[in-house]
Amino acid sequence: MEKQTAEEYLELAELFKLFGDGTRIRILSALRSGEKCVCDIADELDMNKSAISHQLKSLKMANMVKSRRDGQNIYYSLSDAHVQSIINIGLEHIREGKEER
Amino acid sequence: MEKQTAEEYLELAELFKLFGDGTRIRILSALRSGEKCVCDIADELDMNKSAISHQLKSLKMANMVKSRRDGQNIYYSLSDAHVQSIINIGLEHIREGKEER
DNA sequence: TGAATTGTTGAACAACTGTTCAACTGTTCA
DNA sequence: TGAACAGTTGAACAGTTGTTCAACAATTCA
Repeated sequence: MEKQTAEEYLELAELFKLFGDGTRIRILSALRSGEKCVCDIADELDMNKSAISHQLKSLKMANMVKSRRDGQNIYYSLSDAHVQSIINIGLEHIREGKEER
Repeated sequence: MEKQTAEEYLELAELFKLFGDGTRIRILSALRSGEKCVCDIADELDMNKSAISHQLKSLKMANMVKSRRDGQNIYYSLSDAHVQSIINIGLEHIREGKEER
């Protein structure tokens, strides 16, 4: 385990902050089954496009999703496997927590 | 990959929210080298005991840390390996992001 | 006992954050 | 061209959150 700098801790917190919101984590989970346009995600989460777009912007700035335009639609997808890994371990933690009770 | 419920997403978000704060992630990182009392952590992070105690309470409620009293001191430690795993993968994500630039 | 130390608690304040709304850009197609 | 659709943006508002402060509880030890 390497030594972490104070700067790296702050970056870590910024990364996890993005996972720590119900809307954003549902967006990320929706994208686990493949790329989707803003419209699709908005329908799936029953929210307006503006709210989704704002959150996608945050996720994109953190390199958590990527996008490509195809005509009128802009398709978003997960940008790397770490996003899936973090979600999976989080789920493990929650499920083990329940077993212990 | 199992199907997740809406309830489980909210729990996930609550879990990650705790990682998404500079103070809390520094506390968790401080505990990676072994158990420490509130006083030690407060010194290490240069913050007062009250602020640390408030955050430790949140972390404990989420089963992320556990505690034991020894005389006047209450020693906190990480409660399971998932906490370490999540931090490690987060660091990987950040470091790979930098390589790509 | 009582002073000193460690830690917890709840209220209050300031700072931050997510959603909404309205206005806007970009693309398609008739 | 211009109407229709998809998406983005910035301002504003309400709700949430982290820290501080003062008061309190628990333990030790002289």
